[in-house]
Amino acid sequence: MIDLKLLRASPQQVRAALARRGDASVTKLLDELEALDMRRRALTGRLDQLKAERNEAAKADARLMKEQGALPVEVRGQRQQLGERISGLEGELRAVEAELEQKALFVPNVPLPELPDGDASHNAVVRTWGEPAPRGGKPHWEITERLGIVDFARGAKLAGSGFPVFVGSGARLARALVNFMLDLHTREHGYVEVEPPFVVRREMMTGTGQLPKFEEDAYRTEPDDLFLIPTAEVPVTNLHREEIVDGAILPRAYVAYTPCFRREAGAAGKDTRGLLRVHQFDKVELVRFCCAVDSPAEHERLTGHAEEVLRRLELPYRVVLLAAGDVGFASAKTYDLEVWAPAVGAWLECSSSSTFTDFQARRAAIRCRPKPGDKPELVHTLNASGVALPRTIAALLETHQQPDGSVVLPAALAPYAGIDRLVPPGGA
RNA sequence: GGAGAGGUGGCCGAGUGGCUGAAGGCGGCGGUUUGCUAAACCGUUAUAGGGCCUAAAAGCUCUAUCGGGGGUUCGAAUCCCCCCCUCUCCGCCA
Repeated sequence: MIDLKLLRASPQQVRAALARRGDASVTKLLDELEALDMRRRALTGRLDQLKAERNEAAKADARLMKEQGALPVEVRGQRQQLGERISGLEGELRAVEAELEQKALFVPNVPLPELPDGDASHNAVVRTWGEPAPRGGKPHWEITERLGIVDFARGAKLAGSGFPVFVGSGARLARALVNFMLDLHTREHGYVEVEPPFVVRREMMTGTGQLPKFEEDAYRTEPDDLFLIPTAEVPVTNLHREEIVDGAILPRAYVAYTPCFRREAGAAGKDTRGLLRVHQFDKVELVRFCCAVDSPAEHERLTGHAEEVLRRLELPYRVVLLAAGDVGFASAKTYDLEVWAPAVGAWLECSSSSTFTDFQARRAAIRCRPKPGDKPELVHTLNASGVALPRTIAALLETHQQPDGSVVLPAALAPYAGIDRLVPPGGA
């Protein structure tokens, strides 16, 4: 959420920074916010005066009551009038505040200065790891079919397209990947593992920024108004909502495995072959909380933790810094991790590593007290997939496929899978 | 799902219409005492939004906040309504 004080103090800087997102409607929104903010302050000023009057009067009246047992009629009348003026103004103020709050929720985060200008075509490759295999080989949807490890047709029967069923060693592969990643992050990177609810209340989705703007992208349950989580980011970031956490526990790092549910409204038919875009997928998510000053370093550290997964899986990847016009609504800076899929012939986004600065913290009221006695300040939140399964599996199958139709599992994964090679039924 | 009991500051806990932002305790912070530690004693200790002041902070001041939101009243932590949550018992159930 936008910091209204900052907008008030330096409106031009805020406008310029947000303009880099290339969304003209944001500027208009800021105009409206500024006007509402002015009205709000005028109203609270007058209202506070009247309330001060009322409080004084109440004290005096209490004394009168004690002495005389009743309030003179004309005094009662005056007080009543005062009360009516107050509740009238309160109604006005409530309306202004509601509108202000509602509008503020639609303002995206301010991109950090180091992001490249422009749209997605200006995204910058920061580094590449490994030797991307030459294009070619069988695409993963053929490999999964030959190996009999993913059943797209029956998944579609159950829930519609985009709900693959992992079968046999496919299911085992998914489980192995999850366990491998959780162990890596808890044992070597210092994360605390959590298993959160897979559904959350509306406020949580608002806290991390999925709502109100992107409601159509989420699955929602009807009688309870609960949302199926699109990412573990939502429950895990909200773990500390409305808390003032002790600065001594920061930075705090959590890792969670969850399934993720996304309607992908508007994305139908685009890059949806095989495992490239699905409605339900498994993901191990990394979430970090830290003090404001530490977030740049924390972001690099976090990104490194996600990268380590791909290195151990021996999958060439690149790190892409998103341009100001392509960065997500809540994010101030994002690195995408893209893994190379030689048969698809594309770099597949399998992790998005972002710093949200205080954007989510303000929405979810997550603060910290750096040292005892300090004033509370908003924390910074960060998260990265570490990593999402389907596209990683696609890259893994395409990268490690063998001429005989089998797929060799990387050494780091084999112990988790209990096998070192996926073999078609009837042998390779 | 049914019945009941509750939700007060970092924590515990008092408070059932009036000077209560809230007794008391614990914890935290500062100090006195002390060879060191402990103990004792004194002081201090919420959050948010305005205004004044300031280069900024500090400071001063007003307002709001006793789960959340409405309402009654001259005046609400206290009374009424709605919602959320927790606990106990019953029912159902992996």
